[in-house]
Amino acid sequence: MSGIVKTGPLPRYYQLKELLREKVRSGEWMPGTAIPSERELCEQYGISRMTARQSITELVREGLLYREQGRGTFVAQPRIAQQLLRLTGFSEDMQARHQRPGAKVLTAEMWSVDPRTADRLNVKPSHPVFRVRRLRLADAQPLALETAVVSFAGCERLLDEDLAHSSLYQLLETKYKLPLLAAEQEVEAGLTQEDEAELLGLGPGDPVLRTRRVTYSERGRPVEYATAVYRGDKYTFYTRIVRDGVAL
Amino acid sequence: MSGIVKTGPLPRYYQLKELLREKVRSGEWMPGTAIPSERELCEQYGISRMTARQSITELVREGLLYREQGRGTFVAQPRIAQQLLRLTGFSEDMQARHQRPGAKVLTAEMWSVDPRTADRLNVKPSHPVFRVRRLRLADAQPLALETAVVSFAGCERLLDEDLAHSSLYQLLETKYKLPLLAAEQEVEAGLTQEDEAELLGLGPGDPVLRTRRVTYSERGRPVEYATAVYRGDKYTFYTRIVRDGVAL
DNA sequence: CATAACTAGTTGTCTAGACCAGTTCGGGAA
DNA sequence: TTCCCGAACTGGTCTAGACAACTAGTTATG
Repeated sequence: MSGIVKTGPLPRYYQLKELLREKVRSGEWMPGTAIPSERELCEQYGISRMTARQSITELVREGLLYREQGRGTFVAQPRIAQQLLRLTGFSEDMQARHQRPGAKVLTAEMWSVDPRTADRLNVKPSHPVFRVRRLRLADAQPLALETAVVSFAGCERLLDEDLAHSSLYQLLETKYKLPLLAAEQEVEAGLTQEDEAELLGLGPGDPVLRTRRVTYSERGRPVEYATAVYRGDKYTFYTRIVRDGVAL
Repeated sequence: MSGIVKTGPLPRYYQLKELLREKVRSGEWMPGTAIPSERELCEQYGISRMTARQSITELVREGLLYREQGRGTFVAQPRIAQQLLRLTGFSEDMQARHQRPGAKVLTAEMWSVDPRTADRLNVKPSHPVFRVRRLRLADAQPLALETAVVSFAGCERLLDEDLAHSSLYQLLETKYKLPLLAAEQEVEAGLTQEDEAELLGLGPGDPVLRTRRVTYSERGRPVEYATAVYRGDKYTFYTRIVRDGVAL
């Protein structure tokens, strides 16, 4: 019997949230079926209703559950796997696609930001930042060409990291204590440029997906600006959009 | 003096949320500056703190504000305009881009769904659904080729609508009382196919952005499956990703 | 002077209720 | 039988507090 502990570092709403998530993930609660009512969950786990509601509300926003006033809360039937919709870097994205991520570091250096990147990262022009350019592999095959620019106090320490075998996102979150909370991303279609084509194993005129992403940490601070060129024939971008800011 | 009314159809947290949104939009509160503390907002508007928190929490999720424990709540500096990140149809998207939306209806009919679409819309194969194929215009120039399949009880009434001048999304929400709450979207890069090229004013081998979207209404019910082909040289897709489901 | 302790203010979590609004279903009335 | 109404449920909103965790500034102490 897994329960909720009232002491310890993890808040109760978070414990319940993960507990509910597991019930859905494991298949114990099938899509379309109702989960216990909020009042039942309160009683079962010994927490107050507002706390239980917080857990459910977050899972509804994630698309795992949906609510119907007067009827109950139900397990959703998402068409796209949850893992593909999370905020992750390349490595975690590949794992969600059941492919083996890899990287070949082309350059890694401290770099004076150009005006455009400076604007994205909210730093002064010519400010020194870390920049790494990598050929990204999926199951050892070239998939994308990625340039990541990272800016935070002490980012020069990234020069010593092994970025051929490490996930930049994981490094930033664990070793550098920079939780990555949100990102804004742009996606376009284009054709290969000459230099890209060769590295990606494509010919001239082949289609590519170009992405630009600003990733934010605490204090609303942008810490990474990443641009990438994906092989058009081997990559699909997935996203989930939730309605907000509209009248009832 | 705009205040909050305790009676009426709009909940208090929603009134405060829109009130705060307006303070930011109007520039009264500039990016990076602190907004009044939660307790100040409670007192000022005569509501309880949990209610004020709900307003702020939703705006934080939207990316308009960010919080720092022990310091306060601050106005964010998003790099992508809010309007471009909302869940909208083509018409509203074009307006957010300051372009004039238009449409030329190619076909509009009741249609027996194919297996793939049936799966996306969660209906039985060969179920009759409404399908409209439109050439979408931006400032009177071809921008995208869009096929929307809509499924709900009474969707055949859409045959009588003027979809050359109406927004399908707006029709569904207002006239048919189907709030569109969330969507899952796929985006890929590709090249024009012969039939597409001519309609879009492109040549063979030009890059296009292909999108597929399932839009959900209440009860977790998919109501629309839309596929679109955008001119690669004239369209950028924007999205915002929020981290969720990770430990503190 | 440097440091530690204190204080006041902030957000984060949580409680134990309350009432409203919508759904479902059964029992009684027409 | 059919229909309506009410009871019993559901989620939606809201309150008036409480304590914890964290930040920033001030004060007291070594």
